[in-house]
Amino acid sequence: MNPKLEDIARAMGVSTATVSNALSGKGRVSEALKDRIRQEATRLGYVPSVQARALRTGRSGVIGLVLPDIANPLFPALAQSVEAAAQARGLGVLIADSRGTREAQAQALQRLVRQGADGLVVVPRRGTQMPPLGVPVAMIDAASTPGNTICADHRQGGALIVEHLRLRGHRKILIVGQSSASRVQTDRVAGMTEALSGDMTGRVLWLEDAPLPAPYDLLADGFTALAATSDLIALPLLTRLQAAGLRVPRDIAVTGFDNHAFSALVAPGLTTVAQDLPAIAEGALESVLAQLDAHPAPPPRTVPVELLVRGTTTSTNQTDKETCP
Amino acid sequence: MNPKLEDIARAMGVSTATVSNALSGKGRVSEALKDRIRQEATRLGYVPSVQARALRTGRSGVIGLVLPDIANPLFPALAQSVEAAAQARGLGVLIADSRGTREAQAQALQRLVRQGADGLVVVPRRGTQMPPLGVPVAMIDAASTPGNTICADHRQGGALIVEHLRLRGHRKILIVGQSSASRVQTDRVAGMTEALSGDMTGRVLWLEDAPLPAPYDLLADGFTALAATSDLIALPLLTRLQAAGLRVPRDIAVTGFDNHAFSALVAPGLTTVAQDLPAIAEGALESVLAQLDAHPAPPPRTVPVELLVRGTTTSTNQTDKETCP
DNA sequence: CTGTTAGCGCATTCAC
DNA sequence: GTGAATGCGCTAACAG
Repeated sequence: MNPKLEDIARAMGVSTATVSNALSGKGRVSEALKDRIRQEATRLGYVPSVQARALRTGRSGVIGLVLPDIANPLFPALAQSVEAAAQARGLGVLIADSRGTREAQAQALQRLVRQGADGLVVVPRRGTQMPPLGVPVAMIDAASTPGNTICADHRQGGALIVEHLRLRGHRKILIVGQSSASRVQTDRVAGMTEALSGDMTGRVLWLEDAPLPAPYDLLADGFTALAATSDLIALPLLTRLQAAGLRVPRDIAVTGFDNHAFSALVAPGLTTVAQDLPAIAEGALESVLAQLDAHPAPPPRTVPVELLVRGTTTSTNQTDKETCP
Repeated sequence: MNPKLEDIARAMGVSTATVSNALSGKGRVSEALKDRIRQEATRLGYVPSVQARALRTGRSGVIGLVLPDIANPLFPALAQSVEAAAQARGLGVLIADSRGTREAQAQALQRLVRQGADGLVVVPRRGTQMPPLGVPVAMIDAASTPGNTICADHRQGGALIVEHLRLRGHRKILIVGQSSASRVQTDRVAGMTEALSGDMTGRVLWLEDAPLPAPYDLLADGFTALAATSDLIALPLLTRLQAAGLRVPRDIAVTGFDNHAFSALVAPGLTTVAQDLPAIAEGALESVLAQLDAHPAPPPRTVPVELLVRGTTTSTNQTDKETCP
């Protein structure tokens, strides 16, 4: 059995309360004694019992993280950032997968609070109405989502993409999204269309409504660039164009969104927009912690994004020369 | 405040112990009373305090999951399976990222046990020596890894790939791995080389040692197929070949490993080997739970894999016709 | 069959 | 500054 407060108290001839105070720095204990107690504690290899502490304080030191759709590599990446932020504060992260449906998500939320999470960070499914859970919650979605706590500046990202394409000489671009029911995607598309300058035209295509035209039809229609709302969409586009014998970006340029791990690996590298995941994770956690301390939740925030220019929009066909991968 | 055992005990004029027994089904309580107590419990919306239960029983109902390298989509996918398996047993999953180094991994392990994990599921970094942690551990790596608990049959996967390529008429293949220090990769490569029939030749290339030859040199050397030890390697190969103007699989075939989410999305679809992640997760969890019940750990196990044949090895160039994605 | 009792390990009153 | 006492909510012994 691990040593407990009582063991180290007895070993030093003081009371458990004093040891507790000394280790936590809370109560008033003389500096000298404090030091000696701390030494003895580390000497014995004392490790506080989180369970006892949780029972006593009502805080488990664990926050719950609810993610949708593990197939999108963005979410694991975000999870990593949340875990890092939590771990820097000595907190643990309980994960749950909102497998498929909003009901499953609701159950996942409940489960995490029942399992003792002090607060929740949620990447909500579309159309989520947050039920009252009794613990602080931070939502990471899109600026236009009601109740959103923090998110990347998806509009700005869209604008950066279009601006970049304009500078590269593109005047007619096809904006390709998956679903217009996604706030994130519509925000990105809005950013793109708003940024179209007078001499540019853009058409928006939602893949859930209509398939992508055949590669050569795109060229015939005068499109010189495909701007996808996600790398996960851009990758099939890119490979499909290449499989059809087109050269990217010589024949047509492609851009994505989110800078997934594979985006730097493909040839040519995918031009994309990177979210500042660490900042978003920090912000979400801060919001939860603030609410835990009975502070008001900080106002919703939007985090700047960064354009990453790679081969799918820059013409040098270096792809044949570079070593791989 | 939530109702506690005492509240429902008082409401029914019985003792807390009886309520506890009734709800857990442990002690001997008359069926009639049991039912009435359960009804009252749900009526009051009783939710047991995991913290109190954990303090009392020494079990937190949480297992820790340690993953390396979030950039590899396999690990999030595995995490999802572990979470599903845990959730089916009413357990929670605390995650930790063994960020980069083995020391970080060691700290992550410690942190999880300090945070109260009852047991650990670990996907170890290369060369990991498991320190004694005081809780049951299951390791998911490769059959050849000492101390491994359960894993996919990587050798079989390699064999399936080579056999498939042979049936498709390939006789000279280049096997491409990242690092020969990875047990998983060496097991896969071993499976491949062992499966080479008499009239086949295979060369092994580790990308950490030497770069991939230029695409046209591969053809000149007579290679008709590239067999990668991971989809994450196959994807750059595929796109690089395509960017160089080669047709896959007409000019050269490509295979991967692990069936990452993007592998079905690229064009042509990537032929690959899928691990049975749910089975692996179940097995790992079972091992931990068995050890928790003081049963001996079940013997190491290997889980069959499945070959997924897609466009990168099947010649019809349907990729121009199919809708996308 | 059911109730009483006694902690699990800690943090917090309140006396001294 | 320090210590003794109390209870967080639950379950495992044992006593009835």
